[in-house]
Amino acid sequence: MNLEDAKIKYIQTWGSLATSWGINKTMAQVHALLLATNKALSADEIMEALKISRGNVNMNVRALIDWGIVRKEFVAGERKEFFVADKDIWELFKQVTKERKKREIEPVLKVLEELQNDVSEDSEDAEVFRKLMKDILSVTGMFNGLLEKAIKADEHWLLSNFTKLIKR
Amino acid sequence: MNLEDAKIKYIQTWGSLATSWGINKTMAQVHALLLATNKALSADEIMEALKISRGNVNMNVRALIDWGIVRKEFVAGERKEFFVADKDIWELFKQVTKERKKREIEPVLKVLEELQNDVSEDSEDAEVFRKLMKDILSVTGMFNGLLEKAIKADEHWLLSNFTKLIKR
DNA sequence: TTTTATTTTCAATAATTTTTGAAAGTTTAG
DNA sequence: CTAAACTTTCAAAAATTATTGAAAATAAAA
Repeated sequence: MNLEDAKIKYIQTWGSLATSWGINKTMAQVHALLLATNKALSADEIMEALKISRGNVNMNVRALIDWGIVRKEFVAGERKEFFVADKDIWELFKQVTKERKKREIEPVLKVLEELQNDVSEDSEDAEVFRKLMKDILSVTGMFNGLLEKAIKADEHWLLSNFTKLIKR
Repeated sequence: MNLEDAKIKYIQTWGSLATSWGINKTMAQVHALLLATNKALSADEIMEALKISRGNVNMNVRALIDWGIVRKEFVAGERKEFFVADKDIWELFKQVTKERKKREIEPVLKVLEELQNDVSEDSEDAEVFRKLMKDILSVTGMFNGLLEKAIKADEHWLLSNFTKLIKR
């Protein structure tokens, strides 16, 4: 298979995985495109490559920058902005994990903890409820812990398998 | 806070977490409701509790049964079907993880592997691409491995923290 | 300053996903 | 068998989410 087709297939595949995990398809595709490209791309180039509008590119690139996984790069003599995604996927994984943990999981844990404490009723039903909260907190907490461990493992651990970032 | 309000808040919270992870809100809420209820519920009771239509209940309960995390239960002398979610959240976590792994992650890994092998071109770009595939496979594979480990840890490990399933 | 290039915003539109509700199907009871 | 109780299906409607595109804002060049 030639490189161009492979890139397209990879971008599609990645986009559809993203979709089923609640991540905007375009966002995943922009990111995939940047990862697969050995130079910084302008908004126009992204529009062209993915056949999407300027507004869409702008919004999604900005979101990726917010996530901290894409950055602007200035190109000498060019007025336009260019964008890069660093190719160390491990970093990306860490970033995304941290962000989602903070934004989505932790607030939920907080609510569940409050609920556990706030229900002081003495019925069997209330007991069941408190136990449920406790169990959910256990599992979610364990999951959170797993992620944290993975995040901290850095440099060591499975990292040895990684192809190091190609500096540009 | 009284139990009813707490249940409602919990069901809402859980539903919104589900939404941001690409899981249907109603599905998560039906499941949350069943978990928080100390008896099997009929379709009518679910409709009433969540204020949703019969069709919606039917579809989502069926989906939950497909996931293997809700089951039908027969009640003596009743013609209706009743539904229960087992309260061992650990089991649930394992089931959901296994299912999503199988349905969503593994096919993607397969595509990426193929792409890695199929691109035989010799340019620097192709090299970058192959490295990217390798890295993505590493991370995804590691993640998969983590989940697998967690799934297998069963009985031992963090499980000791769990409130055991209340048999009904 | 004015002009030109570029980015950002956001209301309108399109696409997708979810939900409804009534009709069709099924099962059980009489 | 027929009627009643209940479940399933699915086309249409509603809700949500993503995308466009053109106008407004910003920044750089002339």
